Parts: sequence; structure tokens; C-alpha cells
Amino acid sequence: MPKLGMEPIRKAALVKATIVEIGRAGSLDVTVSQIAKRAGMSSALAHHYFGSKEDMFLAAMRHILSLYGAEVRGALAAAGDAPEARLQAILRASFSPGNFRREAVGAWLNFYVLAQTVAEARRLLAIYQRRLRSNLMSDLRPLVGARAPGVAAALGALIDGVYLREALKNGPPDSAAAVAVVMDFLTTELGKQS
Amino acid sequence: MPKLGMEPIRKAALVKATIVEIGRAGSLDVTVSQIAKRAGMSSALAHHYFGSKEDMFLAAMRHILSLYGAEVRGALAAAGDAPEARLQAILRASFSPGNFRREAVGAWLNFYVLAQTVAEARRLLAIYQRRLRSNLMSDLRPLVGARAPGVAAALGALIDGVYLREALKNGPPDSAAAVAVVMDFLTTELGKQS
DNA sequence: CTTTTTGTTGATTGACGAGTCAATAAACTT
DNA sequence: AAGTTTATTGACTCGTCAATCAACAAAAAG
Repeated sequence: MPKLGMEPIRKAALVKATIVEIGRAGSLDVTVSQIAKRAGMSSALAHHYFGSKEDMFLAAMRHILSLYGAEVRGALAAAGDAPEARLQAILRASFSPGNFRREAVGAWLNFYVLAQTVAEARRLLAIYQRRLRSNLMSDLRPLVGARAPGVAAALGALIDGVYLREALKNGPPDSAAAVAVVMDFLTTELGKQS
Repeated sequence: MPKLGMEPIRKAALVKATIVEIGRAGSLDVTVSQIAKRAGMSSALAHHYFGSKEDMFLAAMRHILSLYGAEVRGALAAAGDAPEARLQAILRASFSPGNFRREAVGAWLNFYVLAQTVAEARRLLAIYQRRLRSNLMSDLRPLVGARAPGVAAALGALIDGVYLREALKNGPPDSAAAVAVVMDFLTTELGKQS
């Protein structure tokens, strides 16, 4: 049976399954067997490709983060040069259906928890936060000048907060409503005089 | 040895120890033995007073939530009738040293995770959110009128987001900075014309 | 002073789960 | 054809932990 070149396929399947299972369970309390089963293989094979459960978690995290990064990059490329449009693009990408799926949001929250104990997870999350901040800052500066740092901090926290609340809500995530809340904040900040 | 009337003392010690241990561990992955040890008793006794580990978690959550509620109520009573002052009081209470301690913030995050799986935890968190929202709304309405619902939603999410980010940061929580971020948002919203 | 209630623990049970290993087999190499 | 690498799994080990239990102690009730 063994076909060659399975490694990337298996790994991808495991990463996907990890996210789904964490999302379903709503916690990191998922067994390797559950994940492996969902990915259609034995738990031994999962251990063969990833050395440990933690490695699976980290791979899943990297996947979500890189997916998010790609989405933002894409949206930013499509947006023009106008800072307002670029900011809007970042926000829309942040809540785009790709990242704002049920499981992804659930997984996201749990990655924050993972980051409390696992240094590598903390590092990954820090990268995400830095990148977001830098993106926001560069388009915020021409619009609000010296107030950019504060506004960027608030925007970052707001996005995370909206995610957090979405994770709790029952019912499907409402991307449009989420964007609306954050956009509203943004337009208010931009409209401020002084 | 057995002195009578131990129950409330033991329970209180366990609740406190639960919060500390969750905060230290940065996850719900704490054993009953750890908690019991920190509270100065055997794990068997912990099971004697609370039926299960889940009950301990819920009691800890209730404790944190009621602490928060009391703090807000107190601050609100001390504030006068001016809506601006009352809003400020709510925010300051939200980040007061009582709630904004290292362990408490860590525990808070994990209670969000707990709420994903345990219905009672979800209920408790929902109560907190509703109460916060209602408090904000009643003082927001005179100030921003029809925009109150949106602003309240954003404020709620922002507070949670700031908590979330604080949980990750290393170093001690910075209450003043946290309040500043949220207050800044608030003053901008209040200053908005239209 | 005996019985009940309350407090307390060490030891045990029973389940579950991460990670290992030996074995099997297909495909590639020489 | 013989040997090596890659894929794959069932069975097993070993540890951990929630929950239970039997037993003991002290106070309160009768």
C-alpha cells in the first residue's frame, strides 16, 4: 500500500484535523488519537510525522497564522495606496471567512492559552501581534499622526476582543457584524479633530 | 484536631488556591492535588467539599465574577450622577488591582475556555457580559444616544481584548496603561460630533 | 457515655492517554 | 535479487489523575 511522498499530505491532514478538533472540543484537551482518526490514520503515524502532540499544536498554529498573514498581504496588495482603504482591507481580512470560521476562532482562543505555557507558541503569537501593529501603524500615521501608537494598540486589542466574544457566542460567526464594530471605531478615530 | 465550622474556610481556601494555580499554570490543566496542596489540605478533602474538579472551577469563576461585580458596584456608588464619571468608574474598576492581578487575568482567560465546554460557565460569563453591557448602555445613552449599542459593544470587546493581551505580556500587568487605552477610546467616542 | 455529625487523610481503583516498538509491506536503489 | 528507505499499524508501557473508600479523630447531641 505505501505510496511514497506521503509526508506532506499526512502532515497537512493532521494540521487541519488538529484545528478542527480543537475547535470542536473548545479546548486543547484533545487526544492524538482523535486528531489522527479525523485525519484518517493511526495515532502512531501521527507521532511518526510529528514528534509530539505539542509539535502538532504548533504546526496548527503556524498554519492559521500564515493563513491569516497571506490573507492580509493579499488584501493589502489589492487595496491601493490610500491609507483609509488599506486599513479597511486589514480589518476585512482579519474577519474574512477564511479566518473567521467556527473552528478557527475556537482554535485561536486556545492558542492564546497555549502561549501561556509554551514558549514557541508565545513567540508565534508575538510575531502576529507585531506584524499587525506595524501594518496598522504605517497606515495610521499619515491619518492620525502622533496618536497612531495609541490607536493601533486599541485596534489590536479590539480585534482580539471581538474574536474572543465571537468564540463564546453560539450561532455561526457573523463576519459582517464584527467588521462593522471595528470599522465604526476606526471611522470615529479618524474623524476626530485636534 | 477537627475544629467545627471548617466548611466555609476550606471552601474559600480552595477557591483562592484554584485561581492561583490556574493563573500559575496558565491553563485549566491543574490537578486537584496541586490545588489542595496549595490550600493546605489533602485532595480527598477537596473532593469532599466540592463534588468534583469542575465544581471547583465554577466556584472560582463565581468568585472572580462576584468580586468584579462588587468592585463595579462600589465604584458606581462612589461616582456621582454624571454619566462621564460613571463610565470612567466602570473602566477603572475593570482594571483595578483587585481584578487585574497576574493570576486573576490568567484565570479569566481560562474561564473563557471553560465556557466553551461547560454550560454553567457559559451562563456565568453571559451574565457578566450582560451586566457590563447594561451598565455601559445606561450611561452611554445620554451621551451618544442612538450610537450607544455600538459603542457599548466595542467597549465590551475592547476591555476583553485588553485583558487578553495582558495575559500574554510578560512582566506585571499595567493597570494604568490599560485604563488609558480604553479611556482614550471612550473620550474619542464622546467627543465625536454628528 | 454512647451515638451521631463533622473533619480529615492515606491508600486504592479505574480510566485514559502520550509516546514507543516490533512487525509488515510496498516502493525505490544497486 | 538483495538491501534500503518510507509508510503504516496494533499492541504495549508507563505515568497521571479524578474520584472513592475505609478508617480514624474530635466535637456535639442525646
